[in-house]
Order: sequence, then C-alpha cells, then structure tokens
Amino acid sequence: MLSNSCKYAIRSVIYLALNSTVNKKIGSKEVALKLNMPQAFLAKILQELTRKHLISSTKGPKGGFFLTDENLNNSVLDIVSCVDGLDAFNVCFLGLRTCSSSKPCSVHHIVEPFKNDIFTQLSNNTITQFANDIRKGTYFISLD
Amino acid sequence: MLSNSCKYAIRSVIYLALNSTVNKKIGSKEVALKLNMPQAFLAKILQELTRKHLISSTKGPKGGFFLTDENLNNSVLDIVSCVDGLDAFNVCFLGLRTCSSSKPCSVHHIVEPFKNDIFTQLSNNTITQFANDIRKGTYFISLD
DNA sequence: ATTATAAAAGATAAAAAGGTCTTTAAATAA
DNA sequence: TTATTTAAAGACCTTTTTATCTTTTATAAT
Ligand code: FES
Ligand code: FES
Repeated sequence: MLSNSCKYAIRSVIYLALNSTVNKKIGSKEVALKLNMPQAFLAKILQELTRKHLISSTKGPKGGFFLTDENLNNSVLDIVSCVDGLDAFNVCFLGLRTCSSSKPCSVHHIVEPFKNDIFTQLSNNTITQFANDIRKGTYFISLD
Repeated sequence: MLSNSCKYAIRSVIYLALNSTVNKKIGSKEVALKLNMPQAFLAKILQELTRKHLISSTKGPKGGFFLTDENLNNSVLDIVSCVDGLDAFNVCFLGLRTCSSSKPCSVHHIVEPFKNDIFTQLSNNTITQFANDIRKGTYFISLD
C-alpha cells in the first residue's frame, strides 16, 4: 500500500522526533544506520521532506535534520501525502475504476472500513503522538 | 497491496467463471475488451494461470480460456498466490523487518485484523462463490 | 580566512513492474 | 490437406521505483 520511500520517511521522521532537537541535529547517516535504510536514498527522501517543510535541516558541522514544534504537529498522513500522495486511499482493492459502496467489488465491505480506520489513525495523530507511543514502548519503529 | 497483474488475474478468472464453459471458450481478446485491460499483457497473465492449472485453455478455432469444475473450486487466494505470492500478507505496513503482535508498529493493531479478514475472505471462498455473488448483483467486477 | 562537515543538487544506474510485438505451435473447420 | 484461428513462447520496450555517486553550497568551528 505504501511505497518503500514512504515507509522510510515515516519511520525516519518518528526517529527524529524521538532523538533529535534543534540543539542535537541528526545526519541522514545516523538515521539510515539506526533504522537500516540505504543512506543515499534516505538522504534524497529527507531532502524532499525538508523542501516541503515537513522536517527541518541545516548544513555544515553540527548540522543535520531535526523537527521544529511545527514539524512535530504535522500528522503522519502529511508525510504519506507528501511522499506517495493519497491515491492509495481511494483505489479499489481489485482494480475497479472507482471504489464505491454503490458498486462494490467482492472485498469492498472489508477494505473500505480498513481504509477509513487507517486514514483516521494517520490523520488524527501528530508525529508527537506517534513518538510518545514509541517512547512508552507501546509500539516500535526500529528493527533490532 | 496487490499488483496490477494480480488484479487483472482475479477479475478475469471471475469473468471466465461467469461467461465461459467448456463449450463456450473465451479468448483473451474478449476478456480484455470487456474488463478494460491491455490485451497482450492479459494474455501473458492468463498464460501463466494456465501453466499453473488455475484456468484451462485450448488453441485453435473455437479455442480460448475456460474453467473446469476443478478450476472453479480453487480459492481466489490461489490466484493471488500464483501471481503475487503471499508476501503481502506477512509484511509490516510501515516496513518493520517482521510484522508481529509482540513488536507491533504504530498501525499494527489496525492492519493485522484487516490482513486476517481479507485473507480469510480470499481463502474461504471459491471462484464459484465469488461468481455467484456477482451474478446476484451483490458485487461487481466490470467497469461499465 | 581556512578547514571540516553535512545537506542540496543533480546525474546516473540497476531492478521491478507494466506492457507490446513477432514468431511458433496446436487445433479446428472447410 | 490447407487455411484459419487462437494460445504459447519469447524477444523487446517503457515507466516507475529504488538506489548510488559526484559535485556544489551552506555553516560552524578553528
Ligand atoms: S470497490 Fe473494490 S475496494 Fe471498494
Ligand atoms: S508490525 Fe507493522 S503491520 Fe504488523
């Protein structure tokens, strides 16, 4: 459902939420290492997120990526929207031209509630909230 | 979640279930036309399904694709398994190395029930049963 | 000022997915 | 038996995704 790039993006942003501050910026190298992602590829993705103001960065020594309060208040769906777009939430599981309850495919009744649930979960929660749940140990984002 | 090829495959097989018999074989041309799929590409997919005995075919005049009783009793998951494999049902939505309730990602509690539901729906129902629901008008597979 | 550091930019490339085209083989109808 | 029809096979092409490498730019520490 989500592209590889998008998965990398989400986990990276949460990692930054958990581990960086404006005084402790983190390089793409560390993120890639800790979350087991291809470094150069991740750098590109973070670059795009920066361009779209979903994360922040500065160059040079002690530079790197970090999240401002504004960045932290974005929803995870903002990340998805930025990297993949929102098409995935509108398409039919079996490839019908449109996904709708008036002309449902054979699995629509299962798929639609799921799409709604996941959409709600991703749009109603900020990066901070996702990060907090990781901190608490409720959920996980790394691979160890 | 499913590849394009797999979506084509599922809808085609259901179309064959609804419209073909051993005495009324249907060419890839008709299926492609009726379900709005690229004909040559679909031919390749049907070819593979034939090789794996999920559908049947004969060459020559009055030849084409059709389903035997045995074919009709396959589950839709058999199609998915043949075309895409079953990986999609095991991977983590956010890209963690493993998807498990013991180390869940932030959306696991939503994704896992969905994966189970859809897996059950696809594995517990035969092609015939899917076709019957279409016949009844409960669900749809074409695009008109 | 100089140097070291890290992101930005951009060119390049490998792999996978999606799709087309041509030739060959099998079956049937005439 | 010949012509016709349709799937099978296989070579080829395009686009998207995933990824790497090199050069440039900004920044901060010295
Ligand atoms: S119509 Fe197929 S998922 Fe909604
Ligand atoms: S751990 Fe992410 S979907 Fe199960």
